[in-house]
Amino acid sequence: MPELPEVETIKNELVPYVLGRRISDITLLWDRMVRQPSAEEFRSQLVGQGILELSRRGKYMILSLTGGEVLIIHLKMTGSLLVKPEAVEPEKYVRAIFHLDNGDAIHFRDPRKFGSMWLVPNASLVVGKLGPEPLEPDFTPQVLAERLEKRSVPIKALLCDQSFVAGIGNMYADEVLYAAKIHPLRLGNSLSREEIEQLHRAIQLILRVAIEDKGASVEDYFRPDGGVGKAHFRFQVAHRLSGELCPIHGIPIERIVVRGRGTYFCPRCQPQPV
DNA sequence: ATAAGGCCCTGACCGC
DNA sequence: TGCGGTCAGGGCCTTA
Repeated sequence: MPELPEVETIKNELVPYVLGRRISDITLLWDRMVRQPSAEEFRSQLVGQGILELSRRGKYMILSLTGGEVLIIHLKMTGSLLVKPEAVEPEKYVRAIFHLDNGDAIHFRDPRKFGSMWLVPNASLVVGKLGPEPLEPDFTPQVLAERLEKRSVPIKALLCDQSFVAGIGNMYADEVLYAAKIHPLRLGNSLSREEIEQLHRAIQLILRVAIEDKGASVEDYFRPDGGVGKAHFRFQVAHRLSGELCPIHGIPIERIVVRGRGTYFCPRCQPQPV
């Protein structure tokens, strides 16, 4: 499912196809993806606009338009944006099509229909409450320490909380905690300075390597050209079937539920909180 | 500030 | 073969 490394990859790979292009038409096959404004207004306001810039904030993709507005897309769990020639018929799970002025089309494929789109005057209306970008220079161990200080919430839940830090979801949270050797149920305010530094290093390392690997192709993640990523081949705990072994200790990876989300960890590498 | 539950969705999976 | 039930999960919302 698209988390920060997948959205970053999609954004980077979409740039050559869409930058400077104009949206000549839009086909909405599932109106409810449009959160704001109405599907009708979304379509009429978007058609004719040029695409000036692509950026990412957390798991959101932001397209700056010539009219001054921004198109914001969230792929949620199963969304992908696929570049197709105009003549290609949409396959079963395509929910929206952005027709471009050069004969290409962007197909928004989303089997589970969880994806969302907004057309707003200002990106902050949608992404304003997000926490820091974990790969930006201003996300320092000190910043992480300050944000953890007053939080008596399991660290796994904090990592997945987009207002705590942006872009990390269930699978990268598990990988990060495994790499940092921190148990998912440890409370935010219980981490030592050393553990916070380990955690900070792990967040940046896991995300950076996953971006180099073009994301993790589990579930329905595809790159704009239909290709896959290979980040999941490095996964140690995330998306492991029960019974798989920790590569360090050779003992089974355990699964617990934290805040309603499946959580995988090694009980030896990541010792139980007292 | 925190916790728990529901909602949106569909494919995969399970037991019968 | 097919049916019904359950689960997964990001973000957001409501209720405690």
